[in-house]
Amino acid sequence: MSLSKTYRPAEAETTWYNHWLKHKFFSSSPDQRQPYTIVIPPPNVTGVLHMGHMLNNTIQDVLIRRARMMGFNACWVPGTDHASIATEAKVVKLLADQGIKKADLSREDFLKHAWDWKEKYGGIILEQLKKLGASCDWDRTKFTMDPEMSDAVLDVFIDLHNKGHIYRGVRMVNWDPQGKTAVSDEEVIHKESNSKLVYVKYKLENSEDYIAVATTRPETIMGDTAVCVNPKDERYTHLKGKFVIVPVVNRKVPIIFDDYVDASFGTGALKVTPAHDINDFNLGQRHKLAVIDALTDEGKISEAAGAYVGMDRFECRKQIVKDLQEQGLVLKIEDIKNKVGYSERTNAVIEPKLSMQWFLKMEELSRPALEAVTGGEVNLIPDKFINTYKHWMENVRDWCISRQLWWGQRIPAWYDKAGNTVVCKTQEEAFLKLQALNSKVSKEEIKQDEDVLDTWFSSWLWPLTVFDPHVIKNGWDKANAELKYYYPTNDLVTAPEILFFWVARMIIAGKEYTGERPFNNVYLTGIVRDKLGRKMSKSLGNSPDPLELIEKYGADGVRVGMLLCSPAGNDLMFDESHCEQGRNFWNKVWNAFRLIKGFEIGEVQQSESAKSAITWFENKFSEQLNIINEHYDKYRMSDALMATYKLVWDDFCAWYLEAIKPEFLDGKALPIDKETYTRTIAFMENLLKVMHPWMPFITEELWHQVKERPEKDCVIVTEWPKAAPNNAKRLQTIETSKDLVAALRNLRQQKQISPKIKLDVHEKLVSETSIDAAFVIKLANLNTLHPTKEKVEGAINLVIGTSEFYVSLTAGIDPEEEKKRLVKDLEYNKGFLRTVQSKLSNEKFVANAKPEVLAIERKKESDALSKIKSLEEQLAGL
RNA sequence: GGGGGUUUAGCUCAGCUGGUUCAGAGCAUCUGCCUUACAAGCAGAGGGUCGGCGGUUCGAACCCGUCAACCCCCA
Repeated sequence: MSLSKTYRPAEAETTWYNHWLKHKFFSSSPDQRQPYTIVIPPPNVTGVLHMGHMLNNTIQDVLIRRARMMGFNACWVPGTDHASIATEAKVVKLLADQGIKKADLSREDFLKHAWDWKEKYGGIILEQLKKLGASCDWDRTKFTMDPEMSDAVLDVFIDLHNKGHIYRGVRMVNWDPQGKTAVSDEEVIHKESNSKLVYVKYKLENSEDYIAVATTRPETIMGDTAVCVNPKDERYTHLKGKFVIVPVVNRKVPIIFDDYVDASFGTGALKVTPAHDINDFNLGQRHKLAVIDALTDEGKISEAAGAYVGMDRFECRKQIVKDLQEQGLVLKIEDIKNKVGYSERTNAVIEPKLSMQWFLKMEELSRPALEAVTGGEVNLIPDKFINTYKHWMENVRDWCISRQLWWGQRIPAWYDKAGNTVVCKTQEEAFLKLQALNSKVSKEEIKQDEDVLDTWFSSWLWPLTVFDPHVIKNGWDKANAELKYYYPTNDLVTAPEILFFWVARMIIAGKEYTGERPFNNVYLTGIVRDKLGRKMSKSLGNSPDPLELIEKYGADGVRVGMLLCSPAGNDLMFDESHCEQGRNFWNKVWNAFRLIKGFEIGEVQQSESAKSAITWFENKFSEQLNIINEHYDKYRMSDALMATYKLVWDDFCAWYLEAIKPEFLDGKALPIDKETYTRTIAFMENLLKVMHPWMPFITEELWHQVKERPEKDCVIVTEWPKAAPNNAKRLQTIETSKDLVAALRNLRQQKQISPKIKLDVHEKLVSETSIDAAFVIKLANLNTLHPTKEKVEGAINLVIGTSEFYVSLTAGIDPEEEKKRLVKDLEYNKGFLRTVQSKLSNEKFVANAKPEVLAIERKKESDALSKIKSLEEQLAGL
């Protein structure tokens, strides 16, 4: 079997991914094993893979692969989200490029285009996930608008409506004039902006006196129905019961008094425009003011405004100030900074707008979901998010669930001309229901609500409906076997920014429809940022293309690179150099394997150093495996990876392989004994297993290179290694030996002694040896390592821990240099002794410290004393 | 304005119950090596007032207070 000099990721990735698919290693169906389930956060169907997905899905894949190896029935359910706003925007743009306007299309025609688009491009992101190595059960792929999934969404709407949780009402919503839809509070991004604060004179009725009003939104003046001041503001108390004239439209409106107004802002007088500001709307409700909607859905001045009709809102803002200035009604204009809301999707300035929307009452529904998290039924990782979650859930507001779009689940509400509303799935049902309310209703006049439901109103059912779309209708008791088996799922991996949008709502839906939590643990990843701490985004152009990275560093390299620097719940400062490190890691593994494969097995005696290394490494492996398992259990992904990395690179490659490597004789490597070879292969196999979740491809490749195996014998489905109890003393002996080796290497460096020259070393033996001689001889390239009771004359003294060693050098020793070294060491130890002794002479310390701590301090003292004694003896002997 | 978080080496982060020679890891840097698996490597070294100040304690990176900077969420 020939092994190429370098690993070629692209080839291996294709080969093994197809191999895994062929043998259906990713697929899962209920059986007697315990399930381990993850549902993917469904990426937008319009999406292309970005760094956030990479991070997210790599973590999920690591978790699922390890669970699979640990013997769980691992099931990772993939799918996509219909993302109504994003997708509709995309389709509208695509049609516009073809010269087709959405307004010219019927709803049906538009949806046909949208579905065509989805069929054509909707699977791209899932294909990209395969490149990353994601081991999803692709046969289970779902889409939030699959007919059955959509049906469940309507079932929920109807059910919650019947239960009285859903109502329709006029509310102030965030209106996106470009998308022509209401967007949720969460989809509004507030950005600091430079604005102008315009001071406008509002004349008192029948008077030349005026009251000055400061506004950043002069274009809404036509919608003013009052001016409001603080009742405690003495500047205005004399105006009680008076009226002012609104400029431009010359409307007479009352001066009202309300605590809401901040007397210190602007002039202390506020123009009240109930249709265009949420606070003004609340004021209007309290003071029973008229509502004049001065803007159209497109963000233009409306007929109702009575002036500037049809003008764009921003143009009007400029124009009206100019006109008011000409009329002498502008006192001054200030530059100020304020927060302006922008639509997350279209980036248009959000307009607060009154409109008829559907709402879900949240207070009652969210209570069990709050308790699920505060009570520890659902764990948030890291748990610092519990506070954030709690704060949000305790102040939850009703959820506006209607959207003025076509792409999505159309609201199953039906209206007749008489103004009756019924909620049900079909027109036939609606007809029957409406007939009961209005005997004269005709089938033709019945109209379905034009709006669709918020996307989150479908994705909050995701963990339920991917297994059983009928559970809403049938009830939890009659849920199918799949849902009963896989639900609640184990881990959810997602971004903290959608903790409320999605995670909280899934818990709400889960609690409402099953009485159970949807998942046990929620692992919250950070946001992927660039080196400068900026969020990676398309518009900044600072995001690398994940597929290019995979091409450059291999999927394994990118996976390792992502996770090396990803603290749970904290943002991740991504830098390509991490992928380089990932690539270097697989390269190291490849070369280690090349070394092993290159060994020639012969009928030779097992070397002493190999014997030592083997017993040591089996202990080391167990010790580290325990640590790795612990990191996994606590979801410390980077730590688990780093422990694996060091086990492979440092312990296995740098120490173990160097210890067993046969010597060279006359430029030819000597053969290795069979026992050592077999044990080494076994170690390699165990390492491949623990590396597999991080680097699935190269480990599978090597798994099959290690020995001939049947096709189905793959590392992906092999058993996770079991830790044996480890021998702490054995580990300590090698640790001390490594320290001695390092000290000898350091000495070579200082004295310019080539690593090829063999040294002679003596260990000053008091009782038991503290090192493994064979191991040290091999790794430090010694001639001999003998015990001695006497001081060795003319040798350099090394102190490792509490043991002493003499290194005989053929080259002379410079006494001055030696003296310097010893004095430095002595000084350090004396200083150390002082701090220990000052502690021990402190009565309060001795009285209060725990006995173990005290014992440690006493040991430190005696060790330091003996070290100082030995150093002083050496100095005297020079 | 309200809530939450972060601040430890040049960079990215650990530090779990306050106590081990506890100030750590990886990367980067510097020095020496193309030593027959690997220069994508090997060997060695340097590098920090644990954001500032104050307090609690025999003892503080860790607990408390306060100030500062940055980030996130919600108004």
